[in-house]
Amino acid sequence: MTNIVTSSAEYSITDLCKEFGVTTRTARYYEDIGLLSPSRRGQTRVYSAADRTRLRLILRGKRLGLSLEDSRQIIDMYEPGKTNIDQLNSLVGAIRQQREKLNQQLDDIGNLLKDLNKAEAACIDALKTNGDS
Amino acid sequence: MTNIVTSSAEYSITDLCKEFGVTTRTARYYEDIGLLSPSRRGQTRVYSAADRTRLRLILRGKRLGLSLEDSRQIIDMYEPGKTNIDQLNSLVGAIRQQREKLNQQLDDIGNLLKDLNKAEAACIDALKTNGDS
DNA sequence: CAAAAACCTTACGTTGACGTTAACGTAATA
DNA sequence: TATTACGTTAACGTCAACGTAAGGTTTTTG
Repeated sequence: MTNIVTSSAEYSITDLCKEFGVTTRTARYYEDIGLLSPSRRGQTRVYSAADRTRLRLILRGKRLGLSLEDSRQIIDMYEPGKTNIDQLNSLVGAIRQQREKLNQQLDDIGNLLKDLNKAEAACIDALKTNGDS
Repeated sequence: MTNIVTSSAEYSITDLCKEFGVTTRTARYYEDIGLLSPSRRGQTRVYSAADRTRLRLILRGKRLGLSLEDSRQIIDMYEPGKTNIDQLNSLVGAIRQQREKLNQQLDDIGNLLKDLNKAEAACIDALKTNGDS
């Protein structure tokens, strides 16, 4: 009962990379370090929808300032199976750590946005009062 | 009318660094690239409250995944004076860019938190159902 | 007063995350 | 058929952000 109809979307390396605005070097590098593992048709890489998702998650991580190793951890959380109880326990710990970090970030962003608002207001004010110099 | 009473707080390099959990190398590096410029008593660095604030802002930036150059830009926004009209205009642009980025981050964090919640729930579930293996 | 602690500069080393170049294979297209 | 487009591996280069000595002053402390 393999999937014949919904051939489930495949992507070439350049298509995938263009979609996300990264270079092929990047995709290959992520494969080198085991963050992606597309299948092959001959030598050529073939990316699945799952691969696409992983890339999306990696890039989201990057936007948040996570290292690739951080992202690897987080992404591995999504993977079911192959987890024994010890792994599950340490995973729950990792999840809580990440959550703390994210809450810190939320706080930071809030403060930074406030600062930006003030800075912008001061700017605009300066532009008005000072428009004739 | 110099400030005699509220001697306005001074910090040694180690004190300041301990407070923020960075090494002295870091503080000196930030000085090298012009992100900090503490005054000197002889050869020894003396950090003011303003220096402390700058460091705090730099580290906040780091938590948000900003590069030191990004932080420099943002911090320079706080500095009044030495801004001509052109600078003010481009500054407003920069502020809006940063704000967009931050909003993207907010979105990302929201999604990531959701994912973490799901992952944790799945974990805990697995631990319960599977506690006897 | 000697030793430890804290400060300094200079300079080379390291790590992560790719960029870039070389050298090559394959497939469509003018 | 030759050029263009896309794919591959391998390997060296680069840049930011520090780490890590090495070697020297000055201050503090037992």
